[in-house]
Amino acid sequence: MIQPVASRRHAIADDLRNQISTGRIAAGERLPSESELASHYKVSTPTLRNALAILQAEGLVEKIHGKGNFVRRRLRRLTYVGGGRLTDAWSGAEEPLRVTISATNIKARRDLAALLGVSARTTLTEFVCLSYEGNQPHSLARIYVPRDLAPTDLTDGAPWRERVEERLAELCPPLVEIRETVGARCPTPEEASTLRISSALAVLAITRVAADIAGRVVEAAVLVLPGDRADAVFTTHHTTEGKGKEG
Amino acid sequence: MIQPVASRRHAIADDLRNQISTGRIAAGERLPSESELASHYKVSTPTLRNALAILQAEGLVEKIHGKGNFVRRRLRRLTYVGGGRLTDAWSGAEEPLRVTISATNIKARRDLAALLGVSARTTLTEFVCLSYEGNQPHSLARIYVPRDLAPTDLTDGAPWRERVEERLAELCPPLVEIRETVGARCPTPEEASTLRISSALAVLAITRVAADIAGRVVEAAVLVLPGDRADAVFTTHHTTEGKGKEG
DNA sequence: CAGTGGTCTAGACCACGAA
DNA sequence: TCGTGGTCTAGACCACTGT
Repeated sequence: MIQPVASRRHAIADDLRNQISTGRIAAGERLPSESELASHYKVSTPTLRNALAILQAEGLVEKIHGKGNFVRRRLRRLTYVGGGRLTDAWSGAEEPLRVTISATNIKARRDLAALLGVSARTTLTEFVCLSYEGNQPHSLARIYVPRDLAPTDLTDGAPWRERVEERLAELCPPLVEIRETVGARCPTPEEASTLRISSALAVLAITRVAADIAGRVVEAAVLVLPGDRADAVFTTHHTTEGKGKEG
Repeated sequence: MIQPVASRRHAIADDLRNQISTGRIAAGERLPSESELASHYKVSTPTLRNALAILQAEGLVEKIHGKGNFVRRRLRRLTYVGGGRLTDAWSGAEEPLRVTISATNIKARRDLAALLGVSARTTLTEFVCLSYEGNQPHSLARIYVPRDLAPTDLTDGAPWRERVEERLAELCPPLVEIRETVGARCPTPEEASTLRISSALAVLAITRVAADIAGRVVEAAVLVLPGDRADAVFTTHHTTEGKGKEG
């Protein structure tokens, strides 16, 4: 046995979770106010808030200060496919998400310089890509490219355009190595507010470095995929002695 | 600006975090009791506990009921290398961690049956591998193998033995496909207590499915790697038109 | 302005661990 | 038993959102 009598907050969270998953409280709808819920469940406000915190960490509820607690609309679960060409790195999406992209030129910070194998303070073009499903931010990518490789028609802040990556890929020499480092962490405060997620929701952080045939790093990307709506899959094919790969 | 004046709990967490990272509070040491800390910082107990919760979620502090709060010994950061042969899937470790393994035969649950491509209720051998760095649990793996493929000398609960996977690999026909699905989530309560981590610390969950040359799934594994001490890296080599792979 | 969530207080009582 | 953390209360005050 795990809990002979679950704590109050878990009992309340379970009850609300049930009401949400059975549709008794519809997606997008506002929950009763915290004080109403507290008196309904006969608990104090902190206890009720703890219960809601559980649901927030699960990505089921979104709090908006001054407005209330809202049942999050179920976001499509995406699968990031690793190692593929950039153009098909996202699949499993019935239709592509809407993406906003902003591009700026920045000086490489130490960490970026190390990733790209350039000296610090080199000028890079940074693409910040925010994908949306409806009005809801879905996931976030920051892509860094040496300025001389960046497509110039994207560098001046075109607001939202589909599939930049496709265009980037056209311009790159053939890639020979893609290295993807995957970690799990909680979002930074900025990421949490950008993606409108609880800072307790785990995110998948993928750092992707792509090099061309000369070994030059042509792209580094930091992808932030909230764990409640994305997985990454990596497939390796070995034919007898370790070759053959399909993204 | 993000926070003009950080909340009390963040200020306290920052102060304690500083004391920990500068070594003013040594690794493994016990913090003053919560009531002492609360009076020291002139806050109430819940506020102080909120501050500690932040440090727990970062994996810096471990609470032990009835004993106190302890500064976690810094665990080695491991890199799981994807796609490789099973035998070298862990690398970056100076010396291998100590691993306890227990093996039991179970009936496949629906999810496992689907993973392994067998019918439900098929008998599987489950290996539960818990790796330790010193006395500290590091990470957790559950490996499922059809019973007829399981090495019999491991199925009767040999307590801890290094590198089961090596032995498993010897017995398997050549693998042609490894598919690794990576997600980020918070640990289940059981995982949190097994690994002695906060249930707010993000973990990397890797589901690995390996198939032999005939397409038979010979192994499914669920790895749980706490995000504060592990990454996974996947490297893909393309030679002109998409082949070549190295784990 | 009224209503909402955000933060904090000063306690109470329970459960666990070690002696 | 005692000291520890675990949970909860009842209420205060602040900050944000809408009218």
